[in-house]
Amino acid sequence: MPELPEVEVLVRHLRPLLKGKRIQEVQVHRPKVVAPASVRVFSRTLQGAEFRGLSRRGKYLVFALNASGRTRKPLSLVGHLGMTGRMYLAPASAPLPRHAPVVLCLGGENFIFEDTRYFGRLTLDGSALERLGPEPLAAGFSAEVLGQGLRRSTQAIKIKLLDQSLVAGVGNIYASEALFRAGISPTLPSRRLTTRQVEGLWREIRQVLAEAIECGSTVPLNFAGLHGRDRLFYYGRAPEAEDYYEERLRVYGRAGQACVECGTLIKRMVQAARSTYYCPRCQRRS
DNA sequence: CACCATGTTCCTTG
DNA sequence: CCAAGGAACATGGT
Repeated sequence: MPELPEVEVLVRHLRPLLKGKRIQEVQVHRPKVVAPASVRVFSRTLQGAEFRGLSRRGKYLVFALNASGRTRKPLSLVGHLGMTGRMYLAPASAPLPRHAPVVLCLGGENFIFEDTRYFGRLTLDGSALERLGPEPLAAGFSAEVLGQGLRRSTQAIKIKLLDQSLVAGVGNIYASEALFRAGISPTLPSRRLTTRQVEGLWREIRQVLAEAIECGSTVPLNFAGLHGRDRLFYYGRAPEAEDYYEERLRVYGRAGQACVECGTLIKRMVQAARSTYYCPRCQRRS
């Protein structure tokens, strides 16, 4: 359930809760999720380790720990939520959810990695981080850097935005949202964007991500996903909505509804086997 | 049964 | 070597 903003909000939530806690027991219920380490190596490495910090890189969570033992050697634990992952603390007495690939027992409470589809990862292998492009909200990500990344690609811009080596953290939802806000057709070949379009896209990528983080930091969230409800991500209006939550997404999932800008019906198309939503009038090619 | 789903990686083809 | 397309991974909702 994560694109960059959701991971960022989760990281901010978990960081103070984990700091200083010690892993007393490691439970791996899905060995594949901790690969390439074996269950034995993974468990032995984390056993007795203490949480020191937590940061985010793209859609990845990076847990900093000190190993147990004399050296207190620093080690990194890298998490990815896949499509349906969540991470949260629960009382040790609470029953485990049906799909919990990894549980770290911290004494009175459990750190639970729940993931219905098991696409997520919690691993000692940080190699995936090396392939990531710039952080979109960091100073190193400029319109020029974005333009450089797009210049030689013939790939449709929407597909290119999902390439984590171009810019880290944009996923299927915010790719559609950023292109809509920038008024750019999702099918435009990346190298065909004008300088103005690149600048606009750069601005809107940052804007849409920053707004989502802001929204997620403001609204009350349910990280443990109580009642089977997904209230954590994309912060759409709550099902039992007080209209406290404004609908934030402007095109994603709105096929057949009126464009918020011009009233034209929003369309859905498929690119690289994923849905793209767009306004055919606001996002013309030409 | 059909189709859809917030992601990444691997394999094949050109 | 690269780009592009598709399948695989696995489960659940509608």
